[in-house]
Amino acid sequence: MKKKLSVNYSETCKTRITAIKDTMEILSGKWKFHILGTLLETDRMRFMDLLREVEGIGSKMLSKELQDMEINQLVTRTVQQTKPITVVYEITEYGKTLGPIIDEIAKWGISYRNSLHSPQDRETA
Amino acid sequence: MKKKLSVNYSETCKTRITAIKDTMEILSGKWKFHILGTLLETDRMRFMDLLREVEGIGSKMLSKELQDMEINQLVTRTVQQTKPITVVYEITEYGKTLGPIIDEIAKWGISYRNSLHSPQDRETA
DNA sequence: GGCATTGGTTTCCTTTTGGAAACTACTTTC
DNA sequence: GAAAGTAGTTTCCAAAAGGAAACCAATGCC
Repeated sequence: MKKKLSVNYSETCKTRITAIKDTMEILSGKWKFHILGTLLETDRMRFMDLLREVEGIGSKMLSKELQDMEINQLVTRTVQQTKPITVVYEITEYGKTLGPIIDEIAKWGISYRNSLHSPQDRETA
Repeated sequence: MKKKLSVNYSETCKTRITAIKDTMEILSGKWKFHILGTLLETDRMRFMDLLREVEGIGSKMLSKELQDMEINQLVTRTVQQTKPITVVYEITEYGKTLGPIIDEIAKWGISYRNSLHSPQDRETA
């Protein structure tokens, strides 16, 4: 009997890998988690406020990332007929379903920072 | 009183945003989630098996991503003195702490797929 | 000897990503 | 009327990411 070249990989695994790919494609780029993290905290923000809040981003990137996320129904864009026109972005209910992911990522990042100070935490699990 | 230009953003939020940045920097690139997802299922795999299992990746990328993750103590590399030398990669205990993130991402991706078939799921939350 | 397999590295190239700065257009304020 | 704030778009460019293919050294198989 010939040795199998590919590891026996169950359907469940393939589905899981596809799911990971899907999610990461939607959340690709340097800024989406950052923007979403901000919007999850504040609910609604204007363009210029996001520009100031998301440290380091430029208007081109912010605009592009917001458009991407609007297409994927993660955020909504609403033009307000105020004196100088303002636009508010808010996270959708659907976007809020990303909350648990963002929470886990933030949680891990925090414990990562702590482990930098006491690296043995990382070695013992 | 002058209107504040920057939104009142708490220390907690900044810590959170920094944490998100940290995590995503470590997990940057097209393949890390994919590789980790695979290693989390199988525990240990040889280089060539990963090359076959992680669909689409080339040896250069796989090698680079594994090195990155080894530096960050997410995986270990062990050379086995077999006839043709073999190298096994396994996820560390520390790497396994990424499990919850990967799980949430996979979960979201799966429900995303489902919502493609019945989009009203996405509109009603 | 010749081919395959192991685990990579190296080179070359293309695509993608991202940033800075300028520009638009409209309105309000001084 | 000039300046500043609103929300972007456009252009131009640099850097990073990623892929294909060739190559390497060692060993086993027939």
